[in-house]
Parts: sequence; C-alpha cells; structure tokens
Amino acid sequence: MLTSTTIDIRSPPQTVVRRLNSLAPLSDAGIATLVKAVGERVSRAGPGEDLVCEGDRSDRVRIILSGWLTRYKTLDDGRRQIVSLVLPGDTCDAWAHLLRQMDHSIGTLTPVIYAELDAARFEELLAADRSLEEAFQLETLAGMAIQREWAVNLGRRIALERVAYLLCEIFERLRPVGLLEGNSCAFPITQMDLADATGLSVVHVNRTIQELRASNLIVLRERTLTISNLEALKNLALFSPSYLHLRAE
Amino acid sequence: MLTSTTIDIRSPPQTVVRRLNSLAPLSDAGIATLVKAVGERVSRAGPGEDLVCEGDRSDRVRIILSGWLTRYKTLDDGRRQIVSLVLPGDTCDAWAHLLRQMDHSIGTLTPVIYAELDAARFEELLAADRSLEEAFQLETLAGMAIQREWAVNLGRRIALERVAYLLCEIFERLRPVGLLEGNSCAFPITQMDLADATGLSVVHVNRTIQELRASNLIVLRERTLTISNLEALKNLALFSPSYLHLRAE
DNA sequence: CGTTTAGTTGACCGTGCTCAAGGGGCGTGG
DNA sequence: CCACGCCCCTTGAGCACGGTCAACTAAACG
Repeated sequence: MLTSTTIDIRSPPQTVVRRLNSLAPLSDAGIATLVKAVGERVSRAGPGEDLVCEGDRSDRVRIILSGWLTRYKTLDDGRRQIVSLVLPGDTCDAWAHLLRQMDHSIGTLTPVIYAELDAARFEELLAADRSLEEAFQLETLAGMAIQREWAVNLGRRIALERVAYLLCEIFERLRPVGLLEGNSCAFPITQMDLADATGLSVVHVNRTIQELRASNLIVLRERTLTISNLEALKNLALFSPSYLHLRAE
Repeated sequence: MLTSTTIDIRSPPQTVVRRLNSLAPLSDAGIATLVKAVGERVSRAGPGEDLVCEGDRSDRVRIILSGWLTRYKTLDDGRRQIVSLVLPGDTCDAWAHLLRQMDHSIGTLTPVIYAELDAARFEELLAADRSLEEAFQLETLAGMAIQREWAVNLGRRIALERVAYLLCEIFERLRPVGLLEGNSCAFPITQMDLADATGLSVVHVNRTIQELRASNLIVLRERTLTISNLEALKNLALFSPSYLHLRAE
C-alpha cells in the first residue's frame, strides 16, 4: 500500500543509482564511489520550501534521494510556470555553478532528502570513474530532452492531452527508480501545481482530470495516482517515451 | 542596408568567437585554436533542409557560422512545435553523440554555413584550452536556460506578449554576435514558423504582428525586422534578458 | 473550533482556432 | 513573354476551448 508521503524508506542512495543506471550502466566501482559521496552531506527540506531562488548563485550540486520538486519561473506580474519536475534520483544543476546566477527557482512539493556536493567534490566524483561521468552527462542531456518535450506539450497539445501527457511522463520517470507499485504511484502534486505545469487554469485542470476519470483512464485520490489503462492514456496523450533516453525500452 | 539573405559575408568564424566570448572571455590562444578547428571542415545547406532528423544518431558537433535554424519536434498527427532557434555562432548538440538517437530534428530556415567536428576532435578542442571548455559549457547551459524561458512563453504569456517576447529574444541574441544594424536585423522566418514557435495558429500570428505594427512597436517587411521602441516591446513582452546569461549587460 | 488549503461546480465570456477565400510576389515552363 | 503554380501573407465570419469570477464543500491543521 502506498503512503501519502513520498519519503522513500528504502535505502535512499539506491534511487540515485537506479536513476543513473537507467541511462548508462554504472561500474561496481562507480556505484561504490557514488554511494559514498552521496552519503557525505545529506540535507532535508520541508514541503513548500525553495532550495534555490532565481537570482541566487548556485555553487552546489544537489542529488535528490527522495521527494518531489519543481523548477519554476515567475513573471513580474505573478504568473508562474513550472518548467520541469525534479523526481527522486534526479540531479539538480550539475554544472550550474558555472553560471553567475540561477535563471529559475527550485521548490519542493514534498519533504525532500538530498545530498549536497560542492562543485569541487562533484568534479572529483566525475573524475573518479568513467561510467559515472558518462551517466551524469547523460542525465543532463536527458533533462534537456525532457525540457524540449515540455515545450511541445505547452505549445501543441490541447488540455486533455496535456494533462494526460504529464501523467505519462511522471509515471514513466518513476518506473526506472522503482517508485511504481503495480499501476499506481504516489502523486503529491496539487491541481494548482498541475495548472502551473501545463499552462492551464486550476479550474480547467480540475475538469480535465474529471474527464480522464470519467473515461476510466485514471483513478486519482488521496495523493495516489492509478493508471487503469496506460496504453490508452499514452495514445490519448500522443506519448512516446523515446525522449526520456532510457536504456531499457 | 540589410540584404534579405542572412549569409554573413564578414569573416565567418568571427561569429562563433563573438558568441562564445559573450558568455565567457576567451584567451587569445583559445581563439586561435577555435578558429583553426572551425575552418577544417565547413559545410553548407540550403534553406528548408534538415541537418539532423529525430531518430538519427548524431555523432558530429555542428557550429553555425551563418544562417538560421530551428529545433523542432512533430507529433504523430503532424502538429509541429519549434522548441528553439539556432542562430549564427550557436553550437548544435555539443554532447549529443552520447545519446543513441536524437529526440528532435534540426532544420534550416535560410542557407546555412557550418563547421563540423566529430566528437573526438571536439573533445580535443575542449582539452586544448581551458577558456574554450568553459565557454562551450556555458553555451550549453545558456541553451538550457533559453529552453526554460521558452516554456514560460508557451505556458503563461498571451499571444501578443508571446510574439513580442520572441522578437525580443531574437534581437538580444543577435546583438552579441554583431548581427544588428542599428535597431534592425534580418528576419528570415515566415509567419508559419513563428506560429510553430509560439504555439499559435498562422492566422493569429498574422493578426498579432499587425497589432504590434499598429502600436508602432515594430516594422516588419521584406525579411527585415525593425524594432522602433525596444523598451516598450520588452515591457509588453515581460522580457528580462538575464536568462540569456550574457556577460556584458 | 475557526482558519486555511485543496478540490469542485456553475455561469459567462473572450482569446485564439478553424474554415474559407483572395491577393501579391516569384520562379518555372510552355 | 505570358501563364500557371506555389508560397506567403491577409482578411472575414463563426465558434469552441479554456479562462475568469464566484460560491460552496471537505479535509487538514492550529
């Protein structure tokens, strides 16, 4: 049974290993080095906090052990757009310390546990093992691909497809890190956040979700998403997972 | 006076040097190394060609010496979304050879002249000079930031703001590579492409442009864009250039 | 308990889409 | 040289998708 929190009680570094391993095979030595590095400085944040704000300088790499976050930007008049989700196992801003300031903020949706590495320590980690370096590079490239597909979603899908697509993406990104339970997963994201992620209004997200429910495609209650018919949902969403660049297809 | 083509008759490698230099200062040695590498294999493409297609493997780095391109994705039913513009001086897919296949296509809008480097030669170039390596890394990071702002544009700006924003972005990206002439620049992009870039219909892009013209903000004819009142256009677009991560502000 | 946050519903309306037609510039071939 | 086709831009009419505003419920929380 799923709990309403996304704190993962299983060995947390395992999430990161799975995530990187889903992109490129890690050597045993690489896994050991990674697990050690990730255990050195572990921090926590509550839900609704900002890890980094637009305008800040980010001199640390953050590797998410558990919990969900969003990258978002706000316009001067308050309009807000979530530009991507950061899920367990993901790495935040592997190379952002090269920039003088962040162009977006990173906020938590749930309680989050994350490892922090300063830039030098991260470089050391990459230098220590070739398979690690490649995996982290691929993680960045996959993030860029997700970002592009996000633009397609916002620009060219209608509301129903847009929400369906987002559910598919979340589902297929949680799969390789082992956070699915059958055809269900935790879903700690409010309709307001869904609205800011899909470029819709809250009211319309609500109606769209009800339409997906009425079509018997999903069950969504108590912060748990169950996808009753994944194939049908993917078809509706025009979802094809190749952009995730996962090894096992 | 501007010509209707964007083929840059000025020393082409200069464009690349300017672009990288706008992000991080290049050493003299770095510039020399770069100019040499960029001259080794120069290719050309006509307008309306695809340099790379979704699904292809990309094992080469392409550095654009002159001409405009788009990155785009197509949904199964033909809907198309341009996810970013590639302008003179930009580098295409510095690290894409690590991926097994491209998740998007890259097509030309104009005749294009570009340098091709295979992955090994590109790595060599980075290794040769520290300032070059940093500049290319920043180029990638800036590309990611542009991609994020693109999502904001599609998700949270209304049509008028959206088109205005795109014009501002183009203008401010052409500036550091020296492709502005006063308050004008070449504008070799059709309204159909603008529609695919902004997530609007062609008809509505047309009406939107006319509205910008009627407000005396822009003049757009014969493939030339003149921004009559840049400040006003930026205000309308809620455009703030920090996401471009340019050194000189 | 009152307050806040998230979800839900109804009514109305406007931004932007669709469909359709026509015009102008330009290249190509008869 | 003109005719034709093609691409791009433009305009009109009608409509629908999704936004806004407002009110209400339910759960969570202090």
